[in-house]
Amino acid sequence: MLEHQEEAPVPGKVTIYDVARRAGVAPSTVSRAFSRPGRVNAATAERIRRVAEELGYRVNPLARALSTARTGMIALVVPDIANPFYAEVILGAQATATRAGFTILLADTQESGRIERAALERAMPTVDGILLAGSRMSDSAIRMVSKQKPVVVLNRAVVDVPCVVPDNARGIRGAAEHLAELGHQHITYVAGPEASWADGMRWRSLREVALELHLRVGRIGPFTPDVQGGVRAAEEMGTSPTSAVIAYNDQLAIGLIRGLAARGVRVPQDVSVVGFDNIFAADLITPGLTTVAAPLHTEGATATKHLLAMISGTASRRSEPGAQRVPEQAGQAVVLPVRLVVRGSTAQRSRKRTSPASGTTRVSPSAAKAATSTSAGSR
Amino acid sequence: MLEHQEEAPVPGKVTIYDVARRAGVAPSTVSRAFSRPGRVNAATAERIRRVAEELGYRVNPLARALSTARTGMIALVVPDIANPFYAEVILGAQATATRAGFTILLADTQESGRIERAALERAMPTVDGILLAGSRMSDSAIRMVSKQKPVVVLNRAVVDVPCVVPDNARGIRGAAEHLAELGHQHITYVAGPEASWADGMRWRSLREVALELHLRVGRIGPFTPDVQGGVRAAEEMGTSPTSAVIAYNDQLAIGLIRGLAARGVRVPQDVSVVGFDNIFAADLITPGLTTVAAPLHTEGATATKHLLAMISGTASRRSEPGAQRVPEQAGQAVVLPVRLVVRGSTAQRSRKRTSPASGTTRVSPSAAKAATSTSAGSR
DNA sequence: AATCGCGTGGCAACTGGTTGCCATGTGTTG
DNA sequence: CAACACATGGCAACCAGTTGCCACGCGATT
Repeated sequence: MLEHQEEAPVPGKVTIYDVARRAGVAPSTVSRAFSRPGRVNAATAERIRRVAEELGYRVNPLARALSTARTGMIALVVPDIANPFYAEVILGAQATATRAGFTILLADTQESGRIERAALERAMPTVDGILLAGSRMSDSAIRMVSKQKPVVVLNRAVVDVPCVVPDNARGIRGAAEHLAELGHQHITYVAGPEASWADGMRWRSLREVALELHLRVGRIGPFTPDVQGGVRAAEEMGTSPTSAVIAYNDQLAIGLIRGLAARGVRVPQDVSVVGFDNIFAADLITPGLTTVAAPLHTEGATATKHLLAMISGTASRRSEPGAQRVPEQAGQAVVLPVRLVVRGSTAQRSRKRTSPASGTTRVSPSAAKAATSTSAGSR
Repeated sequence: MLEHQEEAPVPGKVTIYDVARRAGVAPSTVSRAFSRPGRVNAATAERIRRVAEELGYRVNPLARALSTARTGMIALVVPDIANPFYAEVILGAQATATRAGFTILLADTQESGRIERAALERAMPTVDGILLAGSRMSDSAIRMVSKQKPVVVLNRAVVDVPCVVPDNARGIRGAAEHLAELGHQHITYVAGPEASWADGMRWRSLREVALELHLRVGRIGPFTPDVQGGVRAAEEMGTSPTSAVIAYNDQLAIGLIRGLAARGVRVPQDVSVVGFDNIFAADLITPGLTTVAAPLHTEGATATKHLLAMISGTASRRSEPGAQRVPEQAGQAVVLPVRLVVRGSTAQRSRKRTSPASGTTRVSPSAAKAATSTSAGSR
């Protein structure tokens, strides 16, 4: 609170040597007083702490890092910060990191594997661990990185690297069942980026579920996972839209709805649309977007928790760079539960504009049950 | 590309000493070869570079920072990453920082001055400069910080500290003129957080413009600057909504529209609403939100550019912590132009539900001119 | 009384670069 | 041919901590 200290006008320049001299001890003792509590006599430690306070001493994290090889920073690499999906993940990560005394180094890779590599190159030597969210690099590249520093991957499963992913399969299943209960029999999947692991996962899951529920499925894409991409998808779809669509993510779904609207196709009367992720905006648009809610915040938090565990595991000696044993199951991905949020973008299949085969309208009680809307992101 | 180097299996552990030995020179020469091009004979430098490459050597930024007191990192402090407003700013900052070889340390302060201080405390010793976006600290606290490290403030003017702000006054003027041209005579301002400098600025500007244009203005608030806040504002407004509203930011405006809709008040038929910032979602909702577009990305970029200039200015000797002379005008805020984006949330004042005084409907040609919509954020 | 062990504190080496200053060698100039 | 300037490389100190090892002193054990 004081603006001027007695002797140290420049709080950034006080070193352990200054403190040591003033306290009448050796610099090493000062160092120990801070970094190794218990190693120093309580009385001495107290005195040192008082002098340090008085001088306005702060440990220099860089100097400390130089010998301990621990910086207290972790890198968070995301493809696009502006994507609200990652914004939530970042928040979750940041919260738990901060709580543990760690700082986050953020890198946006603009959806480019090249930039991602470059960013890692820069960040690697400075951080204790790395969080790769939605990486666009190859599995083998990721594995290489994880050999040098602790790594946790989000939204993607990579063999031999700890991962945290939402339950894509169950999410897609929920969406498909919901649509089936509304009477839809043909679902189109609007695909996201080819490089995305989640995209492949979701499409595969959809095909499996389709078999089981006797649904027909088609697929268009790939599209860039933003609103623009959705608009383009609508164009491509224009000729023969199926009565139900599941999009790779919410942005695509939103763009799709806009694009369809522009072509005179109404949602949900003519086409039902389901998204994925439940981003902030899903609740803002009209109609509200039915979507699979991924636990974004939790994902970031969980991944960070694991990473921190790995880091403190490595704490042993500064040898064996990648020798951390994974916290629990090695290489086993942690799967986080998802839930379907039903809003206005899905509805009973209309009889017209469908093949006259099964014109019966079924009112499914379970669909009605599931129709609990949620409140918008408030935080 | 190679997975195994000839002699250095652990690329993270090669030092200048290893390179020096292998190249037959002194460590200092290796250091110079990298950090001081020209100081070393071209041929020698080339040889060193080759050996380094071969050994997989990378400079250790921490060690370098220890003696140079330059880390190549800048802190970016924002109140809420999930706020799309800041997401864009971050992107702008990150782009120019990366281009200059700098890395960004991100800190979210959850709209808390206390957390903000703590974050700065942690980050300060590690970074070369600080970007404060939407700080919740006091002016004097900010000034203190800027005495220790180069600081640039965004979206707020602080005396004696370089700032980058959008042209709030002109933005509000544009909005008010637009509403006036549509026949509105009474505008309500929905206020954001009290601690926000921008909020005070916008309200003051509105009052000034109102005088000039012979408009009446009222004000409600403060509200938290999110959708929830807008909903609450709608509740508070319910009894006597004016025909026109300007909200502190887009989230408030969006919440307001939802809240009004829930109470049976239609936008824009009954009430015209204008937001501020032109975030991503402004174009997604129905009706589209008329809003003042702030140059978010540019703001981040500009601020970063200035900060980097200040940092390289400080580069002289490691003395005088805060002695950087501001790039151009000292303490003068850089004001960035804004523009009004007219969408569906504003319309001609309806004759009913207004005082019968001036029932004449005016069709303003300039309002029609201004009605150019923009495409949503694509990037 | 001699020995053992433990709690403390100091010495000095180490982390991986940077840089001021000096020595050497070479080319240029008077 | 001497004097001088300049290019180039090395030495060693320095940045601000951490830590292995040792020494000292004191109380407990036998």
